Amino acid sequence: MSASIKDVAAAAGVSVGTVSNVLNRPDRVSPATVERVHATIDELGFVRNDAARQLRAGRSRSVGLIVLDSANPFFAEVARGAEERADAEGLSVLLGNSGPDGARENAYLDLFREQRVRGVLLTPSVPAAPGITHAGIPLVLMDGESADGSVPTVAVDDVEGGYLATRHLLERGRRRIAFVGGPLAVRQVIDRLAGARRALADVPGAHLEIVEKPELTVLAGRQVGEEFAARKREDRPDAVFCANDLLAVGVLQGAAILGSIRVPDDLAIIGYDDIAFAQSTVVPLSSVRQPAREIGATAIELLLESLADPAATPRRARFRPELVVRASTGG
Amino acid sequence: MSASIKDVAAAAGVSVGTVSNVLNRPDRVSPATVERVHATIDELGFVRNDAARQLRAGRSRSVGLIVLDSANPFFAEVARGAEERADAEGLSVLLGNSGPDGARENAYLDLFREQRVRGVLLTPSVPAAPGITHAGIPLVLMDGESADGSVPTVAVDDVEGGYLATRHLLERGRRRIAFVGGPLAVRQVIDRLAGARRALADVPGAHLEIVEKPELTVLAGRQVGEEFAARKREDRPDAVFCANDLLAVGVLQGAAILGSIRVPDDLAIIGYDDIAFAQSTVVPLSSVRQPAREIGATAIELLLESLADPAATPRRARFRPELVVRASTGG
DNA sequence: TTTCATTACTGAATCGATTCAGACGATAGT
DNA sequence: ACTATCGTCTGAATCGATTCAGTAATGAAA
Repeated sequence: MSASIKDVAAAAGVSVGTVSNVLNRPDRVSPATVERVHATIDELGFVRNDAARQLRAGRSRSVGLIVLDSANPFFAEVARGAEERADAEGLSVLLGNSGPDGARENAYLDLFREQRVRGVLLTPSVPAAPGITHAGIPLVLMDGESADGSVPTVAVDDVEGGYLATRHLLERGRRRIAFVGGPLAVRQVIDRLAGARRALADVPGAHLEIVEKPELTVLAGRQVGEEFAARKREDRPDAVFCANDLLAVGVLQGAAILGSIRVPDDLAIIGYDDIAFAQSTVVPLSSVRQPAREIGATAIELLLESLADPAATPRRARFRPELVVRASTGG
Repeated sequence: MSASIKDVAAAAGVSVGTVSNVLNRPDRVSPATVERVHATIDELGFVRNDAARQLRAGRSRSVGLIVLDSANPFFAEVARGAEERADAEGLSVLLGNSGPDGARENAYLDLFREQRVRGVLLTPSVPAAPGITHAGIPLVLMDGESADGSVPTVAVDDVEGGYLATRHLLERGRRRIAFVGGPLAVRQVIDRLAGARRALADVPGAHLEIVEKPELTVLAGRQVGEEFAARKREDRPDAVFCANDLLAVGVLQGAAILGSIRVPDDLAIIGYDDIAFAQSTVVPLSSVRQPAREIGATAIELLLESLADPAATPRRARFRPELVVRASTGG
């Protein structure tokens, strides 16, 4: 098929070793030879075979990144941050979606292992089993506070985020709170709900309704919003905390646009992640901000550190979620 | 490092060939041996080295996808569609961002060539030089109508899309139209602008202002919106056509939310792509819809066809852009 | 008993780039 | 004139999985 280094060597009248040196350590080759080899490379349209390099090198030049849903702008930002940082190191990032319930997480881990990636940045979908997580490949978790100390972790405390969001709703005088979230087996959802519960516990007379959806998407949110709108007024919650902004945008669509419920008057809505679109929704959306880009970049950073010194105690980088109040909660 | 097939063979007391057969054609191996080999595989934690497989096979099991910006939900959907279709074929998709001006397009093409991907799905950022596009790797373009017939193409006519959007604004009685777009060297932007110009040509007395921004992002749009708001009333356009929805969302933020210009009364806004968020913005956004998921899936389809029969005449799949009218243009 | 299939397995060649010990001249030093 | 040193280049070994020609053993057919 395409030309190999052997073809180049033959055509240029040198040995394969010399061609390789031209490619990798041109200083060890005379300028004349360098030029001649480069000329024949262009002529033959030779392109290095990465598989062969990698086989010889024993490792690849890439890292894996597994997120729940790359169509979520939050994770797109995380990926962006990781790519930029990795690119600076000459590494490329392979992206995988573990899916709404994390079903494909192991499939991607296997794939990445076969690719001999340097490491994997993982948004664990189910609470990580302590210790097992190593799984023969350097891992960095982008997790809540749940992980033990055996793995480098970029932690954003989802429990606190859930607490902040819900306390905010309660402070606004709301008492019939609904939590809308994806599969209740997903760690992020569990933690954010736990935070909500903690906030509720402080306020007597407050009530929490849990609406579980199989996916954290705009569409799923819209269904919830419409369902709220279809209820009798006295059966509706007066505030919704959504496990992410996609859901919140959907609830807004279903409740306010299609169902003509007044937001925030009759229904306050708060989301999570503070994606770029949150501030330009029908009613600008309150949310809980996480520094997406920085999370991605930091995860690469931790991976590099842990590769450089695998024996060192795994570092844990912490970011605090931050409440962003906008009109959807009466800000 | 990690166990190789040779280690497994030694530990299981068989030859490497047999281990390979257990992995790839278990029917040629006696059940007892299959079981024994699998046992030692588990025991040693053996994982196939993809680089070696690929070197031997001469090709990889992946395809490349180069888009302008994977943080744009439109391209995220395209990628999703491609992944789903590729996954069904046992292929994985490597994603690359060519960046706002397509600067990294060639870097990713080189990378993908080195990886020996089966082919590349490309959203060309600059008008494709006819013929040159093959570049030693099977390509599928996700392009406008510009490409010649030498390459399989998933075409959505951006000129028509631009025409539809602008004609709609004109039909609503607007005459001072602004076009907000990214680098004027990017094909999509060029075509959508060309469509706008064509619509303008039909209407005497209509005027077009071109606002060029270096990026098609929400932030860039917001700057434009604020700039409009800062102008004297009579210097403002009465309608904006944005080259994508991110820009439109930004203009909406800058003009309506921050600048308190009334939309659509004083300023009609229409975007492009019809991303999921378009219908839940402050003022629901008119847009031009493209079937993102289907575009991605079809691109994979065309690639598979062209790989199966490279000699066949390259197919061109066509999708028509579709006007979606919402409140931002007075729908 | 001999012959022919069939089944189960072996082991070497192969893919293409990298690396390293060593060959070969040419120049400098003594 | 002889040895050292340096710059330049060669060629074989290597990475790990796959594949294929071929061996060995077993049973069936003649």
